[in-house]
Amino acid sequence: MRFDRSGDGRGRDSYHHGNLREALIETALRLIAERGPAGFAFAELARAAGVSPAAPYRHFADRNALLAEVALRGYARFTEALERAWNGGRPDPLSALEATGRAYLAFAREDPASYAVMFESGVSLDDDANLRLASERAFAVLRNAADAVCATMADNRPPALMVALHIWAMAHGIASLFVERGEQARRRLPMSPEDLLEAGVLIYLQSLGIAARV
Amino acid sequence: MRFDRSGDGRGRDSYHHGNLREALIETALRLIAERGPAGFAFAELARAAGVSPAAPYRHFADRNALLAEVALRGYARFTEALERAWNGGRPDPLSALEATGRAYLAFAREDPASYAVMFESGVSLDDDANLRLASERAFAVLRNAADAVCATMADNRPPALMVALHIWAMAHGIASLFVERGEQARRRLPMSPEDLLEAGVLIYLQSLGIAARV
DNA sequence: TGTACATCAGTGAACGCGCGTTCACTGATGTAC
DNA sequence: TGTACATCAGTGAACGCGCGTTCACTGATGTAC
Repeated sequence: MRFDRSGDGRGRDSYHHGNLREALIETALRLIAERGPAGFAFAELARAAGVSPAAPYRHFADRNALLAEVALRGYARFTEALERAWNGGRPDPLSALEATGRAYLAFAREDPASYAVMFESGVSLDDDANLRLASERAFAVLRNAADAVCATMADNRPPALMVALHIWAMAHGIASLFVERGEQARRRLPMSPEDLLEAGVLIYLQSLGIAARV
Repeated sequence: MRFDRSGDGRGRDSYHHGNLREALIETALRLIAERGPAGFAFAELARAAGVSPAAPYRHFADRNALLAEVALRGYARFTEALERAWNGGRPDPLSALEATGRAYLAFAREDPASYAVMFESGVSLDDDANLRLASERAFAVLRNAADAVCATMADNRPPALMVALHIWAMAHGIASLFVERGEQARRRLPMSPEDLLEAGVLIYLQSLGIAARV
C-alpha cells in the first residue's frame, strides 16, 4: 500500500511512513472519541492508521505509553486554552473567569478524547512526573484566576484554593454529565452547558460579593 | 465443590446454588469496584462466584443485562439514600439540602461500583425505560429539594430546575474528581470532599439569599 | 558523483490469552398421584 | 409415605474472536569515503 505524502502530511509515499508517530496520535484521538479510552484497542489503531500491528511499537513502548502521551498533549492544549481565555484577567477578573469556564467546556466538547483520557480514564498521574506536572499547570490557571477574583474582594475573602476547586468541580460535573461528546449519549438539558456553568459561577461568585462590582 | 447455604445465605449446599442471581450481583459490585465497569469481565464474574461460565446466563441475558440491573438497583438505593437525607426538608430546607449533598458523596464513596455504572459507564438510559425512570426518580429528589429551598426565598427566585442542576453538577464533579473509590487513585484535596461540597453549596445558596435566614 | 554500509522504520506471521457466548448434558428439586 | 417425572439450575467443553505483544525479517534512507 502506498500513501501520498503531499497535502495534509499524514500520508506516506513509501515503505516508510514518514510521520507515523503523529498519525498514530491523531488516529487514536479519533478512535477514543468514538469508543472511549477503555474501548480503545492498540491493534485497531494500527489497522486504522494503515500499518502493521507491530509498527506502533517503534514509537510507543506500549498501549499505556500512547495514552500517557495523549494525556500529556491534552493537558498542554487544555492549559493553553484556559490561559488564552483567562487572558490575564482582562477585561476584568469576573468576565475573564467566565470566559475560562466556557473554554473549559469548549475543550471537553471539541476534544472529547483528550478530555476523557485526562479525567475519566485510568491514566495514573502518580506514575509519570511529567504528566502530573502538566495536570498541575492546568489547575494552576484556575487557581490563579481564583486568586485574582478573590483579590477584588474587600473583606471576608474565602480561600482562593477552595474557590478554584468549586469552579473546577462545577465545570467538570457539567462537562461530565451534560456535554455531548462523540457517540456517548448524555443527559438532556433545558439550556446549554455553557450557560448553565456561567449562571452557576455567577451565582456562586455573587455570594462572595464580586458580581456586584461589575 | 460444595457450599454452605447456612449463615449469610450466599453459599450453596448442592449442585444448585440456591441464590446465584443475588450472589452474582454482589460479586459484580466487588469486581467493578476493583477494576471499573469497563474492566469487568463476565467470565471472571462466574469464576469469582464459583460457578461455571455458563451459569450466569440462567439469570441474565448477557453482560449488559447484568450491568443494567446493577444500575437499576443502584439508582433505587441512591434515591432512597437521598430521600432519607432530605428527610422532607427537616429541620429546615437548607440543612436538609446539605445533608442530601453529604448523602450523595457517601453513596459514591460507599458503593463506588454502582456509582460508576450509573454515571461513568456506557449503560444507556435510552435503551431501558425502567432505568431511565429510576434515574429520573433520583434526580427528582434533588429537584424537589431545590424547589423547597427556592420557595423559602422572598423574591428574585431563581429557577429551581437550574439550582438542582448546579448542585448535581457540583456534587458529581466533586465525587468524580476527589472521592477515593476502590483502587482508583484520585486527586488529593486539602479538605474532605464532603466539606468541600458543603462549603460550595453554602456559598452558592447564600447568594440566593437563603443562608441568611438560618 | 557513485558506492558500501549502518541505521532506521516498517512488515507479516505468530504467540498465548481471556473474552462473551453457546451447546448438549445432568444432577437436584418439587409436584402429582 | 413412596415413586415417576417434568422442570429447573447447574456443568464443562468448546467456539470464534480480537487483543497486546514479540520475532526475525526487509526495504528505504542517509552518511562516509
